[in-house]
Amino acid sequence: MPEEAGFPPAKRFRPGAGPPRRAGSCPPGRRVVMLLAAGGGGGGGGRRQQPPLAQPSASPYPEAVELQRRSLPIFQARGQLLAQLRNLDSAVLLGETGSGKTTQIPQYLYEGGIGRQAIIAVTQPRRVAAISLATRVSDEKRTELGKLVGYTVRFDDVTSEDTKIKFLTDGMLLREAISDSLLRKYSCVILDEAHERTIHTDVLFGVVKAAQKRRKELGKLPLKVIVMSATMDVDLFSQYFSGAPVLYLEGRQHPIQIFYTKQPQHDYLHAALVSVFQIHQEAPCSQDILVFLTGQEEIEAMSKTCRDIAKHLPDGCSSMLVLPLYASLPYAQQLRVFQGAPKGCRKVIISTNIAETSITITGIKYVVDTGMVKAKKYNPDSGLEVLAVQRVSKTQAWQRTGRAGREDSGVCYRLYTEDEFEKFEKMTVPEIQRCNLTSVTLQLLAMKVPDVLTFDFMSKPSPDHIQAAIAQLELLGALENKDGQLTLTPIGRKMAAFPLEPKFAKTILLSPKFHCTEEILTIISLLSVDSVLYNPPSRRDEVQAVRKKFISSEGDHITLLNIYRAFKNTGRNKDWCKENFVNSKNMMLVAEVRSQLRDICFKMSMPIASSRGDTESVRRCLAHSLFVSTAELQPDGSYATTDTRQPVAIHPSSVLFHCKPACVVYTELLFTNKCYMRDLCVVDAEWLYEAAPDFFRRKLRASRN
DNA sequence: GAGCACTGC
Repeated sequence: MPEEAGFPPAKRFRPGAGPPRRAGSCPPGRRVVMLLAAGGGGGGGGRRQQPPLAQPSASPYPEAVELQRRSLPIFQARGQLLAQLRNLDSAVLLGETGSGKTTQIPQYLYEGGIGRQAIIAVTQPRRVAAISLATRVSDEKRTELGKLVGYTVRFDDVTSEDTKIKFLTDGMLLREAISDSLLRKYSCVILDEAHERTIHTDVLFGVVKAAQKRRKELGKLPLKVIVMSATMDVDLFSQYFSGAPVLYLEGRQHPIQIFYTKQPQHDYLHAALVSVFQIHQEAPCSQDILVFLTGQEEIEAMSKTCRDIAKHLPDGCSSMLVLPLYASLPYAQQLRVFQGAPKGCRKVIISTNIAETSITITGIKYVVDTGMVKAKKYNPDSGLEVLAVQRVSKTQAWQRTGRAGREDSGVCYRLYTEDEFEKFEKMTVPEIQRCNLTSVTLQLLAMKVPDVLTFDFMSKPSPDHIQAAIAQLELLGALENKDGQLTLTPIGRKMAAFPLEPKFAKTILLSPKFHCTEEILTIISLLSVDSVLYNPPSRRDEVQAVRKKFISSEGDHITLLNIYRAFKNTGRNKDWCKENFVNSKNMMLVAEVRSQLRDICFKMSMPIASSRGDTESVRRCLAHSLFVSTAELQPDGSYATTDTRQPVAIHPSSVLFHCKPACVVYTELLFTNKCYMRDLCVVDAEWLYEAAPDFFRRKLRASRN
């Protein structure tokens, strides 16, 4: 990169109006049923309404903890909040980051005697959040974690009979709903971070609404539902819960100055580079920069360019510590973003949207937002998932901007014009409308939802979309049609018990027939976590040499099986992982997943046999369960799927990349520049006909017509 | 011929 690129022309930005309608000011005209003034000098009246528990004289806590709780903006509104929440079945709570809503509301409810008859559940989209929030709240209550306050996430249940406030992942509550769709354990469910609209939260909206209604009809303990959101788009939540009131809480966000570009930027990477060095030249070096890009490759390239330019800066310029950040980066390298830069050195973090929600870095003064994101879209017609670089939504842009104002006032450079911004989508399309619904549909059927096609989703997926999922489940033998009513077959019910994609659950359930359950458990565990293979681009030759000894000409599944075996035989050694370019953290997770899946098999009294060295039975088992995902070699040397004749290619990460097997099953199709098959296994076409004669006969006829 | 945003059970 030429040096002149580092020194930008004079200001190319123009100031924006600032965050006009952030959750920082309640916009006029919004239907906020009740306004809770909090923080500042707002809340004089609230104090008289406080129940005695919150008064210092009655407080069992040391003064410091109590003072800290009292200093939160939300505290002033405590009395009003409790008075409201006591009488409401459902409420929507709009609270900015830093308002303290997530840690305080569950405590207020408990202290106020609301929901004490049973457990108060607080859901989170992420495990770490559930764990750290539970830890903090149990500290504030001066109780041992797992007693009054606990958490439940996959692999980790820190609760007891005494637990009254329980933090859990939204996926975990959804799983609980399969065995008890009325959520009888709970008196109150708080759905936090609802604005993120994860697929699990979206399904939970429907589940809690139905449970609330049904419990009322049955005259059981009422279920209180509180939806918490950090963005202004709460009308939808309110409407969905029959016009539930919106309670508004002010937070503690610092002002952020926003600059837009004057002209649209055709090369956002170059624009980002220029902005970084413009800031670097002008701002004190103690102020760190966070840049949002779209993916690993882009981030690594940009990091290198920044380092190269920073090396050749003129005297007097401070130095620069450039840190990439993305999910597949090894954990130790991710941690570096939390360490302070050496004196006289500026930290520049170049990140994917992982820094938007999942990872919060302190000390960020400047945010550079390219306005781009890599995200998945789903096409129900073709069943294809497309991973594409696209524009962010307005809410996403505000989320990024907010990362600049966490401790102090900040600045956000938006690498697009204000007009462009106005044309961004208002909200990110909820995940439930963007991904394959096979798992969700299976779960809803396991909860005995009367009709999945008319299930009360807050944002309905298209009927085609649900129909595609039903068709997939039918092929897997999970469904039967009883008098026009869809119900699960015994196999389907068993599939729902596994925390896996239905087709993977089916693979496990079929494995006893092929006497290879041990091997299949390993393979499915490996497929259901992030790749255990670490491929640093700079050491490609080394990686290839080391990996050679594991590679099987039978494909990726058998290769992965070989790697896991070697890992196990060395006693799960971390040094072995390092030498063999294996991600040890993911490998440990594989072992954990495997033992969970094995436990579920035990509970079903499944025989667990090993095929020992026989890999053919393993591949037969894969062929029998993954037959819908098959591709065949065409006369011209390309591949096409058996199902829809979609042209596909072998992904470069596959061990079969340079091979041309006649027939393969794959575990995933991904559309980037091309349509790629990932994780391939060489199979015999005959096995497939054996597995699903009807399916392939139909396909054959279809291709002849 | 050549590549993978982020979660979660």
